[in-house]
Amino acid sequence: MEPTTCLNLNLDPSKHMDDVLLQELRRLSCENKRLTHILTQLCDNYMALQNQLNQLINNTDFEQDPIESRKRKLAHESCTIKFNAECSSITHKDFNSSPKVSKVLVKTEASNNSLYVMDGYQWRKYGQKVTRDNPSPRAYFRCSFAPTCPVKKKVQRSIEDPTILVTTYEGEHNHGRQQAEISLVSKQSENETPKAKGSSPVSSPTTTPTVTLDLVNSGLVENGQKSSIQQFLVQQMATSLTRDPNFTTALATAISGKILEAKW
DNA sequence: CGCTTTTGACCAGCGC
DNA sequence: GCGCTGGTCAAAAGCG
Repeated sequence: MEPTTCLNLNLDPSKHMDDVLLQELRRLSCENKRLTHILTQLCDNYMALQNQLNQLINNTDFEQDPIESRKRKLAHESCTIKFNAECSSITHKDFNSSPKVSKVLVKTEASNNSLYVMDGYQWRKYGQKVTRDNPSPRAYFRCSFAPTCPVKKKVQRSIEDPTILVTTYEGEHNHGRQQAEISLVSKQSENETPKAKGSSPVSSPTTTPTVTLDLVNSGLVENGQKSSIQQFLVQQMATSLTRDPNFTTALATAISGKILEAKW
């Protein structure tokens, strides 16, 4: 029986597939351009707001304690510089900055006040400190394979948004991951820290990963960390797509179409 | 008992 | 030289 849904029966199947792939490529390219444009606009808007805030702070500084205002101004300026660097790394994909230090922002649930970030590697905490510019403590971690593996990381909540964990990685892993599953943030609270003795930082399989956005090194990070993040992003994309009913429907249609096509 | 986390002490770098 | 700050050490405590 002649299928009515297929219009290109007489065409070379491989050529047809090439056309489809080309169209898809063009569509994705357009989508990419659109998203880049949106991101640029967001950065511009942020900068405009930042300038307004600058003006407000400058105006109020005259009425305040000069030392305190200077401190705030310095902190504010460093924040601005940091964000600018982040924006530029997003929009310009600067892969050349600081080869071994990378920064990853991890969004957590508001109720989750843990400083444990699940990134597929095993870490050992060796210190915690409250820093001057941020009331939330900063946790210091070393790779469990130290001293063989020299990688360290610092985790601290963002001062602007406490639901965001700022993770700074130093160095590169010289070994593979310990866990195949990458989950982002443990569900443990600050008080219920990971269990000792061979405890793995991996959260339970039922744990739903919190959406994570790496705003910093879109370049993103170097080597080991870069591949970690890339792997994670791929997983995130896969998860998002599989949760999308439209995508699953389209996928089912495409697969069934291919099966029928193979039968003919 | 062995491994990990916690946390106060210590150290080094920096600015004044 | 002194004080501040960030980073690290190491003893104590917790846990299985």
